[in-house]
Amino acid sequence: MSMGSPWKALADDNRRQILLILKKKDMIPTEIAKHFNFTLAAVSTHLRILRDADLLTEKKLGKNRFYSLNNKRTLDMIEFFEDVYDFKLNSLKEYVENKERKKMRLKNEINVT
Amino acid sequence: MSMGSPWKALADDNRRQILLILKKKDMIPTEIAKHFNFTLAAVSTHLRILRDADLLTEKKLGKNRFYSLNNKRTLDMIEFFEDVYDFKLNSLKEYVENKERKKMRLKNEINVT
DNA sequence: TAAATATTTAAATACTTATTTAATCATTAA
DNA sequence: TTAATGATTAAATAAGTATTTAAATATTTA
Repeated sequence: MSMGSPWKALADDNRRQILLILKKKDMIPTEIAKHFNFTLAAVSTHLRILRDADLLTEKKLGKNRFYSLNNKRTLDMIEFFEDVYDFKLNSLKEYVENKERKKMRLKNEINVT
Repeated sequence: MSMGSPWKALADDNRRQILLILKKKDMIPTEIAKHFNFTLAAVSTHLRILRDADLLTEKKLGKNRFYSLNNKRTLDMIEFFEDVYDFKLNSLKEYVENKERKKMRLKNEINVT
C-alpha cells in the first residue's frame, strides 16, 4: 500500500537475489521460491516489500501473478549517489562507457569467429 | 573490523543524511552530531557502520578524527544496478550527461552576468 | 600530573525485520 | 460444486538494529 523505502528493500540479500533472478524473465512466486531455502510465504513477503518500494510490478494472469522488474526507482538511487559523490560524475560516465565498449567488443568477436 | 554491507549501511535514513552532510566538508563526530537529535554515541556507531562499509574514511589529527567520503563502493552499487537493469545502460548514460549539461549551463550563466 | 576535550565502547532496552506455520482467498479443472 | 493449484495474510517467534546511559580511552592544555 504505502510507499516503502527502496534502500530498505535492497538491504536484504535475498531480495537483491530475487531482482537478479527476475532479470532473466518474469516469474510467478512459486517459481521464484524454488531458488531459495525458505517458504513461499516468505517469498511472498519479500515480493510485497519490493513491490512497495516500486522495484517490481505484478501482472495478474488468471491463477498466476507474474512479477517483473520496474526500474523507475533506479534513477532515484543513482541521484542520491550523485548528490553525495557529485564531483565523481565523470568517472561514473567513463565507467558506463567502458562497460558499453566491453559489450561491443564481445559482440564483434562473436560475429567474426 | 570486518567488511560490512554498504546496502545495510545505506538503508538507514540518518546514515544517508550523514553522507550528505559530509559532502560539503570533512567533519569530526561532535560537529556531525549537531545536525541530529541523537547522542554523540549514536553518531559514533553510525560512523563505524559507514566506515566498515567502506563508505567513509577516518583521518586522525591530534585529538580530532575527521571523517570524509570514500567513493570506492559507489561503483559496486551501480554495478549491481547494472546487472539488474542491464538493458537500461543507455538511459543511465543519458542521465549522467544531462546532469553535466545542466551544470555547464549554470557555470556559463554565472560567467556571463 | 590533573583537568578538559574528543571520541569510542559496553551493556541494556526498545524497536524492527525475517521467517515459519496455519488459515484464508482466488482461479481453474474435474 | 468440489478438489487442486497459486498466492497472500495473520500471528508467533527469533534474530537483528538503533539508541541511550555510563564507563573507558586518547590527546591536549594548564
